[in-house]
Amino acid sequence: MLETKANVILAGALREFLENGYKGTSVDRLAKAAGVSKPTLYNHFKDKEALFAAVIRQQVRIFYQDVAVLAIDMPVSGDPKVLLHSIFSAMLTRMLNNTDKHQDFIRLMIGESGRFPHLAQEVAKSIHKPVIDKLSQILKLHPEIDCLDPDMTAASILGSLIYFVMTQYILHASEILPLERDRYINQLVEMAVGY
Amino acid sequence: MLETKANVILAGALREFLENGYKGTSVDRLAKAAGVSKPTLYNHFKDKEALFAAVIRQQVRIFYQDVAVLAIDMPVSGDPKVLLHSIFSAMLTRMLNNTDKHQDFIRLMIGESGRFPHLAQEVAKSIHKPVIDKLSQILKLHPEIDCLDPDMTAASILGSLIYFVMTQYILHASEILPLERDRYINQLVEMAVGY
DNA sequence: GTCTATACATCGATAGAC
DNA sequence: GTCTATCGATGTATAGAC
Repeated sequence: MLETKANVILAGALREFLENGYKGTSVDRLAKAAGVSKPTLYNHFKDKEALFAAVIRQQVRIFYQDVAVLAIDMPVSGDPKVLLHSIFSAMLTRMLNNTDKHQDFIRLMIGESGRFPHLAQEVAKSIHKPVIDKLSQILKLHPEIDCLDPDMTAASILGSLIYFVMTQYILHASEILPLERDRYINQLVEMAVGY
Repeated sequence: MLETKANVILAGALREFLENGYKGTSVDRLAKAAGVSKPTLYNHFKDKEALFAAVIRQQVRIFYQDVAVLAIDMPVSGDPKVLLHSIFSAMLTRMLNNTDKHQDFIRLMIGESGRFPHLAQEVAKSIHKPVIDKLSQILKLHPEIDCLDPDMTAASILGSLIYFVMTQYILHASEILPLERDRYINQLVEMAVGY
């Protein structure tokens, strides 16, 4: 990534928006976070909304590539239970990668999905859909997995994994609703494969 | 519900916060929405945060009672598949009840879970946990349902149902990720019961 | 292109009259 | 308890010098 001024602004804006949300982040803070003045910021981005959209779209691209890499590395053969376990585990690991602040991104995107419906749709299209499609494809590839409706199954599995992140990290409820990671994954595998 | 001034303020604040989020709602708007002046509002609530907390806690109480009623009305005997289908369907219907604006509530609560972690925990404790416990209890009551880990299963089922609402209504992705309600529920039932 | 300085609206919260 | 009026701070965005 080139250290252009636009990229410096984007990097600072990402941190600030993730931390304080759209309305909770002032343009002053955005300028300060990037180490530039406000007019400079407005010189690179039309307004606050445009900067926010650029930040989100950059993250969407990063996650999209992430998903693609994950899909390539995925094993496709072997015992279905072992296979699915490693896939679900890799997905969760990716979502819990703290340096990527994925949890804050989910919080931000859901929180702003009313104000920015189009951005929310881009997230669904470029992140959720590829994951679901890939998962569905894997389910179909394995006849031992007695799955009647792979598309719906894939979606509900992704939902379950996101819910794990949501309760444990986003809603800060790991003590109220303790979900042990490995038990959760194992259970999902059992449900998906059938008994 | 008594039409006290505090309740009028709460009702207006609920609408405004659901629509525009915490930072997106000004105290001026809150006062106008209730048809009172700002000093009157501050006479009933310490500050904006206190009013927000009161709004959320009121909704939590309402949803809590809702869950309790749902639990009472739940059938506990009969064919497991029919039973689970009716339970999942009732849960989704409740979450999609537009007059209750449950979708906006989810968006609001997740969006503000960083700023108000304690409120998020109250939601988890008073809404999610009872649902999961009840669901787990039902799974245990039916030995025909070959469920190795009812607690994890119940949580992941709730997660799947919430994900349905999230994609279709919160992220506005019903065209990008079309999930047909009955197919989704049927698939969840199949997964839960085993084949 | 980048800055200082600032315009102008709105923010949360309150004083003081009634 | 309720209002009008207003506080100081902060909001987004821009003019004009360099």
